Amino acid sequence: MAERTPVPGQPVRGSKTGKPIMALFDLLGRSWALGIIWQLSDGPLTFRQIQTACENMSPTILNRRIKELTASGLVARGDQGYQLTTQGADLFVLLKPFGAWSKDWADGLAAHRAQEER
Amino acid sequence: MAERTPVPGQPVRGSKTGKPIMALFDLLGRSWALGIIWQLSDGPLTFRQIQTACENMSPTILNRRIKELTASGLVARGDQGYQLTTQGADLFVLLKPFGAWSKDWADGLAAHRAQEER
DNA sequence: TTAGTGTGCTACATAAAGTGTAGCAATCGC
DNA sequence: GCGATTGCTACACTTTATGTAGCACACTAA
Repeated sequence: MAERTPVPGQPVRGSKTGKPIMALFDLLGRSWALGIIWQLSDGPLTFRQIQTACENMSPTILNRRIKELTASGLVARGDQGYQLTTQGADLFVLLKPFGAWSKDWADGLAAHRAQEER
Repeated sequence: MAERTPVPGQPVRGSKTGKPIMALFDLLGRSWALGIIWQLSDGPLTFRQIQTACENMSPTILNRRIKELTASGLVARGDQGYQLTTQGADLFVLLKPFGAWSKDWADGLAAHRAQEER
């Protein structure tokens, strides 16, 4: 299956339905996509800054993600580098709580693991 | 790089930081992970029901995702099949708004596209 | 008891996606 | 002009996902 930017209303990565939520999950479910959005929430970053912020992800894939996220209207290129669009920022609002949740999750898993070791 | 369930507090998929949010993004950023959680929010589903609900995703990868999500404490196996744990349900609460957002996003993209065609 | 169903898988060959290093052309400040 | 930085692209390689087939087990009705 050829890679393609997921577009709601059209079949996606093997999907025949093209349900918006599935198109979104396909887009966000690609490596670093969520990470890129997360990093850009603090303000514009250059190509290489994103790369550095995302554990030196490969430029190949960063380039691809940028194109996809741009085509999807979540990211745009500005003077200071790449930045979230209004829509991208909207999405980040939904994404933000994941930060706190992930910490609780981490704590919970650590506790669970500690208990198992007894 | 060998596949491994992302665990917060430990390096993840090439990451050296192990920040919880990045571990979470790694876990959710694998194919169908978000879709599986989404589908399970309506109640328990059997292995094959999940497969069907997720556009007949390959059993190979469904099995892997289930193991990962189980190890991460988001999914558990019950009498009626696989289901979200309390934590998984908590996560879904955060995920739920993405449904409405994705529809707006789809509409926006469609409008944008219609405009470009003039 | 046997034939049919559905279940949760696993095997395996193939295709797609991601990695990591190298490096190039363009732009910037000097 | 010179070096530094930028946004990339090429390419060989590894990892991840797909899709089909099928197996072992449990249940059910004949």
